[in-house]
Amino acid sequence: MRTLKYAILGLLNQNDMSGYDMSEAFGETLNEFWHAKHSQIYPELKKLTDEGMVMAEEDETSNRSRKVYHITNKGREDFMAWLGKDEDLPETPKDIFRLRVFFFSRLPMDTRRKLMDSQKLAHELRLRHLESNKQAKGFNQNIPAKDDDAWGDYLVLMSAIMREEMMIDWCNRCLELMK
Amino acid sequence: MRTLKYAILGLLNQNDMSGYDMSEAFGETLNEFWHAKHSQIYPELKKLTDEGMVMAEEDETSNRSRKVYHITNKGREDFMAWLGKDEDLPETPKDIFRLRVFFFSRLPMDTRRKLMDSQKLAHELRLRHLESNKQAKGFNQNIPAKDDDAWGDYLVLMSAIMREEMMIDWCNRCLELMK
DNA sequence: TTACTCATGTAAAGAGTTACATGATTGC
DNA sequence: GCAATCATGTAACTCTTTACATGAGTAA
Repeated sequence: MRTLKYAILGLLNQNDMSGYDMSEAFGETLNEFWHAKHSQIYPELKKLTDEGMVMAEEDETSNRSRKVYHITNKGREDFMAWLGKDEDLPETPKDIFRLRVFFFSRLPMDTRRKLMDSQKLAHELRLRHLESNKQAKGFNQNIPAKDDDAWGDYLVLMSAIMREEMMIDWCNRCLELMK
Repeated sequence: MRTLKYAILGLLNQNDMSGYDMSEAFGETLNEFWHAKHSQIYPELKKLTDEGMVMAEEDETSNRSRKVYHITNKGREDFMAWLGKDEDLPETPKDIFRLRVFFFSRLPMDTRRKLMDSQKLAHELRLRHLESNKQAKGFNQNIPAKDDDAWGDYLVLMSAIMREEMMIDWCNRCLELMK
């Protein structure tokens, strides 16, 4: 499926950037739903260059040695074809914690509670982090325009917040049942 | 991390079963949060046998040639140590659709709407499927006892339902914003 | 000068999917 | 007889992570 390819092309379709910049993008906004290590990004950029999807040039403005990539017309066409394509839902993503919960009946009640409390706390921290991101991006004041690149960012951030709220809600219900 | 190992040990800790039975378990209840193809299960069972975690015997009661596995004491100890261990939250799982939404501003509005409608429908179908599972397992009538293996099944099914409801909710909010 | 960040790469191993391959049993 | 299901396995490939490796600039 080469999804990383499209994640990279999508970023380059918004702005020219280096492999390092992409690692950072995958560590910030996009992080909630996609990520990749630099050891995966650099080889993929090389491959995309060979395929004529992107082009690199040395960044002369920087005093560090960095390669800035930009998307080609071919790359843009390929990306846009992918972007508008309606795909089947993939299998639900794997979740180690919920796998653990599936086997919970074998644990003493206080251990179950401890694990569930810890899980809840972790999601609360994540939620707070997302809320502060939302604040920092000004999404609390105004929603981005529909043709602004930040619009997708907004929807995805909203989704991440809803997911964390749901997880906390579930933890609470489970803790209720453990009383 | 060898999570598949623990998924298998967990299943064998509940009941003796064959590799084929495990594929089926991964396709039913557990499917919402873990799954594996037979091509991954059989080699793992072989490895676990070599490690002394499980033991196989020919099923004489069946007129088909099947190997039934059971967990050893060593396997059970290893599984229980894993089960009670509090691990850090992993990175959020990748989600192709939300990656797509991140780049939505580049698509015409009717395409965005079409993709979002289709996504919503897919989650509605999944939710209905989960609700009928819940009904079939009798979880609407009574909640399993805390020491029953079905207890974990119940919590995990509840979580899957909440996830699908959240996704539908998010789709609705996005569609609202696209008006 | 030392630690940190920026910046780019490769190698090896592990996890997971798809395809290849076989054979017996059951129900129509 | 034929299709579907039961049942087990291997091979090749893709995707992802961890570890190895290097070097230059920046700030204390």
